[in-house]
Amino acid sequence: MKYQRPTIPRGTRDFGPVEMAKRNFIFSTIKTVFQKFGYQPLETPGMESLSVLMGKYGHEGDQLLFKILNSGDFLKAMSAKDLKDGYRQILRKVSEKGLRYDLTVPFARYVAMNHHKLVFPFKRYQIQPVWRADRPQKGRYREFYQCDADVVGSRSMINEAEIIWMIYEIFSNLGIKSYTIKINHRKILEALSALAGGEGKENTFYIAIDKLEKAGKEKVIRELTDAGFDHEKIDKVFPLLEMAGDTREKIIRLKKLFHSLEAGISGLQEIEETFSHIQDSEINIPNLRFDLSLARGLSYYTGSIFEVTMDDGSIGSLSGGGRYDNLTSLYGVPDIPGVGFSLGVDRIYDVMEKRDLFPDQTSTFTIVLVTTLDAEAVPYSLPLLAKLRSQGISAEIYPDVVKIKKQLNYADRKGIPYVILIGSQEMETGKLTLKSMRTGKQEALDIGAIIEKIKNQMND
RNA sequence: GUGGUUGUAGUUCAGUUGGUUAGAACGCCUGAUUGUGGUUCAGGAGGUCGUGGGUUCAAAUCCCAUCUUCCACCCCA
Repeated sequence: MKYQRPTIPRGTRDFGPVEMAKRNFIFSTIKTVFQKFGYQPLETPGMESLSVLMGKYGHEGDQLLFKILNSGDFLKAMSAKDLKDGYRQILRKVSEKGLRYDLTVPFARYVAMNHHKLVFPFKRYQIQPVWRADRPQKGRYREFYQCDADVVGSRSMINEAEIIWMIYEIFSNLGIKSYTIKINHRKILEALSALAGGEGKENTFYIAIDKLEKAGKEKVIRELTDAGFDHEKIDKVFPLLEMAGDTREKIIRLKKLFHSLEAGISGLQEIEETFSHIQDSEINIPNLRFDLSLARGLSYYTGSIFEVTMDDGSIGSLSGGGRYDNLTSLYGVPDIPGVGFSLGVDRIYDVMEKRDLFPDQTSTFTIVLVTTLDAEAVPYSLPLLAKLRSQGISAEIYPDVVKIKKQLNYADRKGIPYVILIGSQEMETGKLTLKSMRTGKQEALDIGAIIEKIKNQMND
């Protein structure tokens, strides 16, 4: 018989019980912090209309969108002429939906559709998978989870400060160390771009200097001069990007430089405000850095931008975000500014796994396995199961009548701490054999005493 | 999307210049112990050599395509 070897698409993964226990630890840690800061949950569909998604992530982003073929005869609107006009023309006729690329754009769509009934400032968190038609690598998947928290309807830098605060708290609670939270501002970069002679080419500037750390100075300068930036002016701007010193020194120096550049000044003011709110909060965030070379490629950011990276550079960014003032206006609802950030669970998982940061935990919830020595023991055992469960004790019975050896082996491998043995002796006396799988010790107790004993253990 | 790389039992890997029945370790199953797991001992099962085509008397081995893995670019969580 010929069969098909099962596979899953490249860049996707299954998560078994052991992995799920660890992933759930990350999810619940993040969720707890989001809720502590007053964010409310939201879920949106995995697929969106392509009209909602296209054009929000820049040219590169459109290519990385997974498109869904129309149902039924998807070719019916096509003509021979369309074929000649190229794939972009064809795409519009055969596909109207796509898988979401991130959680921010669907959120903006949701806000635009529901702004009349939302309470502003609206703070939402969202934990769902996103899809990108990228080439997979380590820490880079085609389906992965993002955990986003965003506020819309507020221009206050309190929001920026709270985002940094949440990032700090989440990473602390996960036990991750030696990472850096970088912050910068698109308006500062806009001013720097102007100083480099690139008015109207800000996006090129952002994308180019975002590579500074990885690709090096020469390549970035070449990319900029190729794009029409002035070589001499670039030489003046570059030392600024690499400027040393603490936040205050950087701000003072830039303020002098920006004296006539309005955008730059207002960007600096917002950075200053953000830092001062953090200071007033009296929390100490040692790994926060004002980094002028942070740019981020996504085209919708207009204000502050953040990113979290590991100091050893072992993996891309773990988190990223920023302020976007015009996203909902693309859907016809102007004047709803927003700011938010996204955590990459899959990369966080990889970092924690590599550094062995997961707390000890079993993927098994079962506390007691009821084993039966023969068929007669089965009907005797079922009411005992009910009693255990009614007391909140997770219990299961081995469903088949097989050798006790096999049943104990099952408990051992699944990491179940207690086993109750039921045989003719137990049924006669009502004293059940309770065995601890850890110590191997066993004792004869009635069901009431067993429940009490296990409950005491659970409370410890 | 561009360039490179990887694929052999469940897992990690051997497999000579193309040459008989493709091996090991661990894991798995069975038994030693018919009411006792994790140790030990004995035995056993398990392979479309990623897939499809080609060259050859003969292919895990050579060639082509494709899928997958990882890496670089691009971009990003």
